[in-house]
Amino acid sequence: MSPRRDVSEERKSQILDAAEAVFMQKGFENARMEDIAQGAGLSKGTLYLYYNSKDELIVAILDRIFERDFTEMENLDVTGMTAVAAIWQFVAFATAETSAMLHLLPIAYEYLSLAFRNETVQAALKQYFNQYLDILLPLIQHGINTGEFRQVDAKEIAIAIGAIFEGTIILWVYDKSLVDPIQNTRTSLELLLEGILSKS
Amino acid sequence: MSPRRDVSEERKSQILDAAEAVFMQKGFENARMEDIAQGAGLSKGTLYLYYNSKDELIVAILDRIFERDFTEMENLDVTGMTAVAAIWQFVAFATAETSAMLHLLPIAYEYLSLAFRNETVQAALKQYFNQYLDILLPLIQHGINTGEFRQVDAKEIAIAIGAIFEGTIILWVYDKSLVDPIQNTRTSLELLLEGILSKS
Amino acid sequence: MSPRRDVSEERKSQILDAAEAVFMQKGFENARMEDIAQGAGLSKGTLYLYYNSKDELIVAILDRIFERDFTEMENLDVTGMTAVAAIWQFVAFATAETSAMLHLLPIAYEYLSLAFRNETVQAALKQYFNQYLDILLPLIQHGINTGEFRQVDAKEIAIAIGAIFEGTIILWVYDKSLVDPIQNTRTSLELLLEGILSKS
Amino acid sequence: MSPRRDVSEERKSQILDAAEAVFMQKGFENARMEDIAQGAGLSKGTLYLYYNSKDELIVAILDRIFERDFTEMENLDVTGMTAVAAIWQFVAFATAETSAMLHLLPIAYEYLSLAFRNETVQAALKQYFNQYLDILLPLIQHGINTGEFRQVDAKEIAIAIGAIFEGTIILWVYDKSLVDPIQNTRTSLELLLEGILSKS
DNA sequence: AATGAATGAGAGTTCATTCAT
DNA sequence: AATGAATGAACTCTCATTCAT
Repeated sequence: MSPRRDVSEERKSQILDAAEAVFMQKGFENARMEDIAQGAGLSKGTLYLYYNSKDELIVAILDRIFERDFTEMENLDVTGMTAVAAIWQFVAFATAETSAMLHLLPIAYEYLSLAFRNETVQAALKQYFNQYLDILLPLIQHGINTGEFRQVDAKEIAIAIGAIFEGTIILWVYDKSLVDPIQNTRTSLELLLEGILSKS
Repeated sequence: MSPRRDVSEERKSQILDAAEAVFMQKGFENARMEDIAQGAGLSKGTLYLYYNSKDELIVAILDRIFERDFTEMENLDVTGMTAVAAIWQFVAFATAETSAMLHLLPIAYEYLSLAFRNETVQAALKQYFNQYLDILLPLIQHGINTGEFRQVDAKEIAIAIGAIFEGTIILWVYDKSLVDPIQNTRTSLELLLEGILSKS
Repeated sequence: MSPRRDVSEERKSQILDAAEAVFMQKGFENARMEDIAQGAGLSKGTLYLYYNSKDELIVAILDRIFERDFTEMENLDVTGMTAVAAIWQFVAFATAETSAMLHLLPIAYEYLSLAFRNETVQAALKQYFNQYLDILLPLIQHGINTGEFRQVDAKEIAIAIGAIFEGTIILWVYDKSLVDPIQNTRTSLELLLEGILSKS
Repeated sequence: MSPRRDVSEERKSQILDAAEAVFMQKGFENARMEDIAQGAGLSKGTLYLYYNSKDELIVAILDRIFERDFTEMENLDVTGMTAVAAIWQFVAFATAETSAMLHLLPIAYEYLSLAFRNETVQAALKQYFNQYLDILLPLIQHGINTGEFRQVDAKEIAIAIGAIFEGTIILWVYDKSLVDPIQNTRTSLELLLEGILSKS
């Protein structure tokens, strides 16, 4: 009797994939468990073997999105670069990653909205942001220490950079014809970095 | 015989106020018409005398938010200022206004999410952004023309500024303890403007 | 001060006209008091000054339909005719009248359906039928007495004639392309009368 | 492991039975889905697993009524009879069947009313009538061909017979104390056939 | 006499969740 | 592990009726 392979993880990921797709198309509330089940090629009842409620599914999706981000971000190696180069390296990486996530935007904004009334979501977003800071802050601080940058507050710079990332995407949602998320993010960051560099 | 006073506008605003409050607390989908009616001190049936559906109510709220913005923005007078001063004037104004709107954020992000599947919302956001550009672009262009700013693309600057506004707020939602929307917006904009000024 | 003309009857008829039209188009249940009010050029509130409820309106319509029938039927003068001629005279009259009422059929069948659970309607239909018999029976009896007809039961003939009237219309509703209510009623009655005549 | 039995057909008929009963008692519009569910011993939600709307239920009832009629009518065997005997055979059959359906009259008249504004219903009635003609017409034509009947138009006779069937029932609804649907139908048909027979 | 704003009970319908198989 | 029939609470929307003006 061969040991039965544990299909649990496979099923869960099947379900999350389907849920993600349906959530994106219809939003959390209008997504029906039936749709998700169908998308996953499972029955409604089976869904509940893996996730106890729709809310749990919503949270699981959130977790998975941020888990993906984190893992990839941590592999960044910037040793031996100038601060500016390191930041651009980070930017390149974050840009690539954000591009890949662009299709999840409807979900992302719904989470932002949810954060105001759901502490789990709030905590997840907080952790995400801190992870971001943990990676970016040392790079900036390094630049300040070496005199590459003016005497600025590293956290303020990190926030400015983060704001440009997030804000440019919003403007793109406002008007997709006037904003190019990648191009405009790059330009804005260039101007910002210009303002930080030591004037030699 | 006094003619009956037209209560239509009064009722509508009563209803929108209540709807705004309930939407903020529960989100669009979880808001019940009953709650809104009660909040407005009216009966459910009366709601439908003024708005034909929940969707219509959602759109009406959106319209009212942006209408408020526009009217106030247009009263801005910057004649005779330097470009930097004018921009700061604009920033001060936009900051004040945004602060006043901060309580509407849960709604705002839900609209952003909705925009991906609702053309009415999409159009409203687009118009909003263009109104923003219409006000800010001339100020920037003026700075470029007078040599106050480097030879940059005015639209790119406007987008950078807009991104910092919107993005800083998102970061604040991510972690309210690490970000101060007003302060960080100001600092980021300072750095940005620093990068634009002509180096004399 | 001239005595104000009593507009009561005028209003009532205005309302019944409108109600009839709306009932025909939508059926009793789907007809909205609002529609009727609008059709009558009055306000919903005014409707209730003249009829206390929708049900009352439904009954009033029924009454008016049958009142019309009766008044006109009673003016029939058949003195000095043969029984067959008199019956044809009656048929001609009833046919004309039915033709004029054809547009009320949707209402009529709804009344038939209502009759099973509403005694007022039941009573009205009964009275209508008896009025019909009161007019037709003497004509038939006269034919029997004079030997023009075979020794048949007058009531049974009257019922047969009535059935042909009502039934032909139903068949016409079943298939308007196969049945011509006036023509087929006439033919059927001819065959029937043929079966009643004394064979000389 | 016994395969789950398909209860679909069972449920549907359960539901239609209950719906028929409720429709008869209250009419289509006043029948509440809740009542039907209860009558079927099911929950309201379960109803919607089998019928997507109240309208669908109304149409399904109509279909079932006529389906019953058709199946039974087609089994009629009249080979080797005289036309008159065959027609009486048909009449006996139709009478029996109509008697069994008498309790559905409130529904039937509501359908007649509905037919004026609903094409599905219209089509069903048309088909029903044509089925009736398909069965009766040959019997009559046979009688004409063999000289048993006068040279009449078979369709006109069929319509006369049908009218007597339908019309007698209406008169019975008008006044149940004066009309006996079975007896009066029979008598009227006798008179009619009398008028058709060849005079030898 | 006339209005029409307001009501609120009630209807159809949906869908997350359960559970016997 | 998997199913899908069944549930019923909850929701949006309708409309006959009322009543202050």
